[in-house]
Amino acid sequence: MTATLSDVAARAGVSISAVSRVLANAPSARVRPETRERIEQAAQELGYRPNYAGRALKLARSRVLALVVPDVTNAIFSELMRGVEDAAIDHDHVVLLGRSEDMQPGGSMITKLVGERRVDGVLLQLRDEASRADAAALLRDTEQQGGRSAVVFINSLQDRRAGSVSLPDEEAAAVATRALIDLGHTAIGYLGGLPTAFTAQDRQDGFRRVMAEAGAPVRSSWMTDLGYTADQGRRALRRIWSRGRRPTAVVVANLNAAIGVLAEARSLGIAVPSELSVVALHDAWTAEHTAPALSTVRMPLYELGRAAVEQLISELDQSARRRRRRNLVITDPRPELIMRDSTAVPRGGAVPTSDPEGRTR
Amino acid sequence: MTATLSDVAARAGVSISAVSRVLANAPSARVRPETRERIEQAAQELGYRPNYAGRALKLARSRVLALVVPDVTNAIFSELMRGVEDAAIDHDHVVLLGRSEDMQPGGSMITKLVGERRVDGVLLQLRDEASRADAAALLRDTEQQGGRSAVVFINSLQDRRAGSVSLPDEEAAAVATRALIDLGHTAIGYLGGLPTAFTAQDRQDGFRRVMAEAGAPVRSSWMTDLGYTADQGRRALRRIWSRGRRPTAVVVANLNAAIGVLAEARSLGIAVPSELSVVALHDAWTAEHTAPALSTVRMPLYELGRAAVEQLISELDQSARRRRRRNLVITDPRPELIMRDSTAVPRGGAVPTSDPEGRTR
DNA sequence: TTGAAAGCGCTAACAT
DNA sequence: ATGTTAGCGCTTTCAA
Repeated sequence: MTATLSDVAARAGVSISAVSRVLANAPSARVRPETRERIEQAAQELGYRPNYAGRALKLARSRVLALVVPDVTNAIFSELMRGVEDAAIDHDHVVLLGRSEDMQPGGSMITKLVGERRVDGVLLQLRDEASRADAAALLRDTEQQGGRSAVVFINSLQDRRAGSVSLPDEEAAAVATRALIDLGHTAIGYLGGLPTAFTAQDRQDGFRRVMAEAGAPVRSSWMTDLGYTADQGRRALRRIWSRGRRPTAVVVANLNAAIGVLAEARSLGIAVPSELSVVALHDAWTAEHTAPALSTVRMPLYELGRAAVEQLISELDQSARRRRRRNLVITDPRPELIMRDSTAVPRGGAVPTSDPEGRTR
Repeated sequence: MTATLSDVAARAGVSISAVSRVLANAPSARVRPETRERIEQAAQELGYRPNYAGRALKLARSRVLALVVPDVTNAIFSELMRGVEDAAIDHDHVVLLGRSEDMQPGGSMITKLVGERRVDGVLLQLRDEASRADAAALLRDTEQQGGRSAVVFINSLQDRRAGSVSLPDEEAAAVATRALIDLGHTAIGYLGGLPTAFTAQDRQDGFRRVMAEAGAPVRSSWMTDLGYTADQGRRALRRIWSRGRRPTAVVVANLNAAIGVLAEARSLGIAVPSELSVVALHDAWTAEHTAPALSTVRMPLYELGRAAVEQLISELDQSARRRRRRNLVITDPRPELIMRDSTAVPRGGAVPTSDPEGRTR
């Protein structure tokens, strides 16, 4: 049987409040060293472990966070989750994983979790198909909890009613595009996310900015907004390949979509990279084993996860009134270009346009 | 603010125990329909939600399960997790996700979770590198909790001190091997899991059985046991390719390893499937986008997840003494062959050896 | 420096 | 058919 505070108290010959104070290591615990000793000894011998149900009931804090993402098994999230878990552990919290699909109309799983006080707050990455209205509804629901809970959006909404953490999407897309430009490409396509995706606009902006800076034309027939999945990537490539002039390179706004692009290129008989270079946003182990291995831009997902937790817990620690809801963009470390084998100089030959010192590094 | 039982009671003009009984829908709740009506109405109006900390404290049951797997973002686990979540929800439980790496020596995360009663039980898939000793230590730790918690092993240990659920590994490997045989291959290699992996032996047995049945020779120079990751798959192919005679096909005991095999085949200049056919165990979306698309054997992961939860909760519902710890193998649905483009008749031409009615379907 | 006691929200045994 | 009450394990005021 698990020992309780009163077991420890009995064994140490003190009151349970003394034990509680000592073990909580409260600064207010002015205890005789000797007593502290006895208590710690007893706790040790009994293998005392605090019971979190008791604690949660008393403190009205479960020390559980929910992490809700569109697709748990997306390799891209690996780092995110590690960041979240590590930060949660640092703060003696624990994390519950959910799928955003379960966030359906009406009795959303999240509302339930929060309403039953099973979790103190939620880290939420909305599905790309989610509407602002969904988000608003959720926000309203959780606000009803008397501000005792909070939600932090990950890579989704930026809104003053909630905290958020996001990736430097604009910059990452810029880095990818710049890499292609530096190789000598100017005929570059862009395969982006769904128009409803929260990251879609920024990434496209980054692409456009660098193209403009380089004086390269942006052709709308080389731009798609079909989505971040492999199948959507396939469709996107098929589409731009079917319309007249063709680009010598594409930046694909998502790694999984790029995996689809590579697969489709193969069935279309397009040689990568000699005929078409491809760079993807996001990196994961899968990128090393595609054919050819994908050049990518690595994003600070681990740090994003950590930051999300810090933000959430800090909100939770503030009273609902004076809560500081920050909208953070994680820029440390910066997006990093990882050159593999899916990129090369364009067929005509390299025409280095910009700085030879290589700011692509 | 969240309403409590006594808020509801006050509003309905009854005692809190009446409310508790009605809302718990206890069979013993012999209540006047009229009272029930009033109570339900009040609960409705107040938006009452049970507080799980209170419930957990009283019942000594958190209704939280931990799911601990080696790698959360492995696409293979997608279905497993869906199964686990769905079943958990059916039983009004919630699931916490952990990584087996955190199960390190000494203060394993699992022991902590269980000791603090944050979870009632754990679904555990051991890492392939985990030793029987690790498992035993963990078992001992959780048993100390006075048998109030339980662990169910997933695809790992089979032991009478704990329940377990497993995949039909032998059969799946047999199905994969049979597919190759039916195509006319007899020179077949086998790229397996680490010798310490709990599934390694069964899968290899399945391979050997079908080879024996077909009268095909098993050559040890075509067998490896390097592991289930992509990199390990690459190494495995390199190894068997470097030793004299070469097989015309391989069964790879894991999808991710097979992704590595394909990548390595490419850099070795081996044509798949014309020169080498490959079939992998396990299926996931990634298999559709490899080059060429991978032929696989799909396993009942969703059902495995569900079964694991059912087993765990059923153990939890029994008193520690008379607990039935079952070791289940999930065979419904059976392993299913999914033919894609990584398999073909061997170069020499097809020599259909066995039943033309096609038992590979 | 230490202890007594109240109370967080809930369930269930017992009383009415 | 419904109400009263004790108590799950914990933290924290208040008193000594």
